[in-house]
Amino acid sequence: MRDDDGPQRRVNLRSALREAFRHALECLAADGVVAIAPDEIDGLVDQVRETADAKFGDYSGTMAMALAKRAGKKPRDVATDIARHLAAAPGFAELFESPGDPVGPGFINVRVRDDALAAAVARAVADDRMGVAAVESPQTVVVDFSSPNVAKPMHVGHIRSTVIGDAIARILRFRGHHVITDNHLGDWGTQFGMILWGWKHCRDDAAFAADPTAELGRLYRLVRKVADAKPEELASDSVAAALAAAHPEAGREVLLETAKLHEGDPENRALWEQFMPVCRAEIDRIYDRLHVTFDHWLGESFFQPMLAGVVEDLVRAGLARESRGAIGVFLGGDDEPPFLVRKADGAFLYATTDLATIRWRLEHWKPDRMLYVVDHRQGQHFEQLFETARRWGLPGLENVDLVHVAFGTVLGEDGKPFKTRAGDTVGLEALLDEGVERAAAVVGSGDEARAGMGDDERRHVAETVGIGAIKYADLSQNRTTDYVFSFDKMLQLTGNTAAYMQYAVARVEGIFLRGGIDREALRRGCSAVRLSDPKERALAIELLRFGEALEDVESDARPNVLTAWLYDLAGSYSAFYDSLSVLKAEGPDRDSRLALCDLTGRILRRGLDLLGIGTVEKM
RNA sequence: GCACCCGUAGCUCAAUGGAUAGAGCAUCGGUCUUCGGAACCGAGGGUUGCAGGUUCGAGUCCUGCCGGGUGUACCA
Repeated sequence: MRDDDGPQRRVNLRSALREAFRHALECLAADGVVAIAPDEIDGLVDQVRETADAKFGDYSGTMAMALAKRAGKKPRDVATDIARHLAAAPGFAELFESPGDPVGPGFINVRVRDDALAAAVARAVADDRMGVAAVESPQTVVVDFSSPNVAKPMHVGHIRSTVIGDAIARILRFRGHHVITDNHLGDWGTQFGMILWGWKHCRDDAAFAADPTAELGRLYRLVRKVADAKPEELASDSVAAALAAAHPEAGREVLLETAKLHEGDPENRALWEQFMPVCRAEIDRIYDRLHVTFDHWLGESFFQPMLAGVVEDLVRAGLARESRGAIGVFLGGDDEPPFLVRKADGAFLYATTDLATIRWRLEHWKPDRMLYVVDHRQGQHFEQLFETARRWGLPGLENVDLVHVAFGTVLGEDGKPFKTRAGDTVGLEALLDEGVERAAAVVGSGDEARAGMGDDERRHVAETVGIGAIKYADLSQNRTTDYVFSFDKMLQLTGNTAAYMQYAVARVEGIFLRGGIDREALRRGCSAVRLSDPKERALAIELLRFGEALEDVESDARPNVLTAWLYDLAGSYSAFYDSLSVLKAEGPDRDSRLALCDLTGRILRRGLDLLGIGTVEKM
């Protein structure tokens, strides 16, 4: 259905200004003032940004300084030329004040007209998208994230991929893209060989009957130690040591079990069929708790029937060849490690599966972009994967963006990879439990605002705050760096934390509850807002930048851009709310300010929702 | 050895090649007879690891060092 006035209703101020600058630059080029190639314009126009300081206005353009040299003119003169054309650009005068003289070396500063700002905010208040325009050219984007090995318990290492991937998928979807999320489960690899070997050599039937998940987890951990046979590990585990002594070939036998599974051995296949639902139930419980869902669960096993064909194809194309019994793609010289697609024992590798996956997705989903949200330690794998896929020449792939969205390691407060005191990796579920438990202690320490809370509500709040804290701490960090995990820091009630943001939402909601305000009626009746105070204006323009923040998240796949913006918004709101009365105000001021509160609350709530973080009405 | 990532306030971290490098915590001070004080405002605190280079402009790009992390043939 056509949205009659959509484009007019939802204005992205920065985009509008960039278009005006585009017009100005084209005029400049047409006038022969400076030569600008058509493909340069995008880059120059991107130099329109939010100002560093409100005293310079709302937006600034800096391209005059870059263009001055080749124009053979002073930067300020070029800036003056641009500003002149800017003022005459279609649609400019309706939204922006006439630009003044260039400042400093040649900054063109632009201020949004107060009446345009007030009108845009009023429209956003009445809009279920809160004024955020959808992208003009929606893409099909595959987001590949989480992808745990189902045979092992999920641990702290899975949190970042899951949380970051989910947030990116939600944000792209809200932006208007066609997003396909796929949990590429590790359900076919060596870890199953370990469980199979363990099942055959040291299972505990009673334990499996009582708690199948726990027993499979035990087998995995035990057999991994036996197969690795590291003396320092065996020294602290007498059970594993005894098994290792009795089965010196365990490592090789595990690989054999894996190979048998891959070859279709009936016994191993039947066991795999038996184990899979158990493994799925385990991870589903965690996804439920994190409120993370996927459109597809196409694990490694799904692609297994295609793997032999992939290898044949690569060999026939002359890309892959035999080496030391294995088959690999040699991308660089012979001294560079090849991209192995088949092991000497005949088994396939995750490289093979990933190639098959790319081909399958290309055929069935026809994506414009594929994002792999995976640990930075796999950077080389993805470099080789993308390069091999390109050389493979799959039809349509040349127009697909393949992106490894890498992230750093989770560290403990000692700066080393996050482990328990005993040195084991931390289970994800135990981590969530501890977060919720600590959140409960914080929530339970309060006073009259929570007096009426029952046990159920209190538990719900603790769950929301605890899980939110863990997610937000992760998302608010630049994803490329390693990140130090600290419950104390993430549960602080001040600063850029989930609890602070959730509290900000609760405060806004509190106004409407306390004032008995009908928010729906407020939105319908909001024809204009008044921005007489600088703090009202500052809040208003911040609110209109929601779409810009989301746009910036997408361009670099960086959710921390959104958390930072939300935190700034909460700050603008606090300053506004602290110095101006709302419920106690009268007449149009009251309605206008209530409208600002309503929009702030909804944007904060939606922003957190796009990060996969819940909110509560009271806390 | 080679490749990639990272070195920013005491601590944890931000900062698309743009204006005076910003937050939070911690420290110190201030506001307000609380529309939810879990608030607001302010101060001190920096040679952005070091040295060069490119640029009108460098925390950001390039080169070389120093320090840390990760990866580097049949795990994923």
